[in-house]
Amino acid sequence: MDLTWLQEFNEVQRAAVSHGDGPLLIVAGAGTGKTKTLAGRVARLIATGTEPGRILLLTFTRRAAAEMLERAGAAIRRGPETTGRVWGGTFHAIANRLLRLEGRAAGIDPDFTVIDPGDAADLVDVIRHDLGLSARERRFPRKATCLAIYSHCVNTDAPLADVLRTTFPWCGAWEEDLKKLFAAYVGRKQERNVLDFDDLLLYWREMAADPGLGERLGARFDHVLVDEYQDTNVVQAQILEGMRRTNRNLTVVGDDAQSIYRFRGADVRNMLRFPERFPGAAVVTLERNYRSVQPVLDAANLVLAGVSEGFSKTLRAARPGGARPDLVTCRDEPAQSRWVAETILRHYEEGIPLRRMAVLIRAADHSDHLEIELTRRNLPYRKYGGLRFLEAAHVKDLVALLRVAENPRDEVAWFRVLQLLDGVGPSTASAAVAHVAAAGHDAGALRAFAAPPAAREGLASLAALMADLAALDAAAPASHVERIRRFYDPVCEAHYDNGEIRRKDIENLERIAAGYATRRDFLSDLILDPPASTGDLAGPPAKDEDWLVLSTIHSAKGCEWDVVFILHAADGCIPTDMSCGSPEEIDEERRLLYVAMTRAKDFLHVCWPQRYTQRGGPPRDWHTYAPLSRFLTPGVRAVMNAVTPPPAPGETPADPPHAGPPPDIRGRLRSRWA
DNA sequence: ACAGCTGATTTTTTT
DNA sequence: AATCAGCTGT
Repeated sequence: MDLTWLQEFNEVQRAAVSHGDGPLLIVAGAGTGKTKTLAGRVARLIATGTEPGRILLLTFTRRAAAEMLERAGAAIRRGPETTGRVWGGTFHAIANRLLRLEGRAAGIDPDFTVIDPGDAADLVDVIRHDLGLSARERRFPRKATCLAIYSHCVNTDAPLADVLRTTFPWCGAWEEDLKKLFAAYVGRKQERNVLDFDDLLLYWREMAADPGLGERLGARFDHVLVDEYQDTNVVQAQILEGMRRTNRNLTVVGDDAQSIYRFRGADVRNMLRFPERFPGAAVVTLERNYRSVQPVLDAANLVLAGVSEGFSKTLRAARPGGARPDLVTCRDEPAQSRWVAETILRHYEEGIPLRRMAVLIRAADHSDHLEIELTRRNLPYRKYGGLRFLEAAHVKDLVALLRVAENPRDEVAWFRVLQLLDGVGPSTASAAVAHVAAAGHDAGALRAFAAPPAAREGLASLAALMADLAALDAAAPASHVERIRRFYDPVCEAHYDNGEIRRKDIENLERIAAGYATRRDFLSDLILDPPASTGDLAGPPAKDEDWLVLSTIHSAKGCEWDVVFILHAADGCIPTDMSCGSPEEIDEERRLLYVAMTRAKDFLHVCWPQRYTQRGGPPRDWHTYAPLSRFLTPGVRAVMNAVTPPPAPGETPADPPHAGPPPDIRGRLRSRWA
């Protein structure tokens, strides 16, 4: 058998790639060729006779799965002819497939619908109303917060009281009501045969935990491989244990130093304790960094030096030379935006395309000011993370309209759609939903609904829309969207202020729909794999198109760029004020900065505005001063270049330095007590 | 009884 | 900017 392609790996990587049967933990530092190694292992398993269809590859995002399989694909093609395809995807996507195939054995109707967090929050809201959980002396948590609490409980397997105390202390007073709410929520989902994202994992876990069913599920696969293992939660670990109760072939890859999803229930201890949970596990540590120059790694290593727990490893750069990272002290946010834009242009003129540069931020709105500056200078960019396309109200409206057409039993969608109409509020909507349900979920029954006079006109136009959509039936999805737009454009105009931007989004949605054969495919893809950036909406880019990436640090995981800017490295942003409650939270913020820094290959610029104009709330004309991030200690700064941008033209220049020797003020203060 | 408006209140990060 | 509760006009 030809295994010469193994030469492309270094010795340690090759050990991981050629590891035989049994548990394997790959501790892979940032930039050490983790993806390549995992893809190589998949390729090698196939080359040595494992059927692709009996390999399960679990990743953190769909994008990661696709990239991994593409890379493995190159190697697979060099191997023998194979049949079947590797099972690749996120835990959630795989759960979706497995539950549809095997769920019946566990009493799960395989025709379930998956609802996204937005729908789930709406369902929670309906139940909250039904239970009358609102009018009290204090305000009840908002629907999204309720869902977040629920999600945290199930993902950490922790009692509600603990979660409230540690993570949502401001909701502590509502424990009893929340308990009732969650009980009703679970019941309602089961009645409707609807699964939320968490259910996908929970049902899978319960099946895997059952000796018989778990055995059966596990027997589908000869090898299970898991990427980003440091960001898995208890439920996911239990799933893996259940799936590997007899066959112990499990490979996990991760970097405890890059664990940044604790807030979502991820638990690094999964990784730290892997050797205990799977006795006899081989451990391989990748430390040779092929991404960054050593000066960048030096600074990153020093930032990380402050965390307590973890596998010890020291990143060593494979590439020689390199520039020290910059620590850029800006007087305020406009100065930061200006310096970043100018520096981007400088790198661009040196020959680095925009797409090889990225600006990383802690929270999505940290780039607001920069975005204005970039637009002003005509610098194209795409933004990843933050407000998702599907979360925008108008997009949800349109999706709800499509869903109602697709599945008239979808009551959450009906409820949303009906309330778009003039004269229809929660109670008329409820009545109409009940009416449609009583008529056997026939959308046509809307015409016969005895609506209050104020709502007649709206209901008639909705009924007309539904009839037209039913007539279109199997026509291209884009034509459905087009018909819906005729109904929705005026509604949108009336409901929201900035109709212009929203209409553009809807137009883009129609363009995306054009790529699908059926309405069903379009909808399910939209929910399982929504457009990641606002730019993705514009369709496939032209070949010569070039743009800069703006991304939250979380969304930047696994990526790399030649030039990386980190914005707002001020205490209060990194770490954010909201995560300073416990040492664990602060550790996670530290790792977040570490992740951001290690994305850089050649140039790293860490920026920090000293002065902030107050934002949020009523516009006021004052500002506050923020200190530098506590993670950028004097030790870290010692390996960075201090940069102070000159004032912009027209701005008051800094005062000229004082001439002559400084007076010994410190001495005088000391002598007071001498 | 209900819809729709007004004014106060928000905690980030995401599969 | 969006959400929520309470108020007001129909």
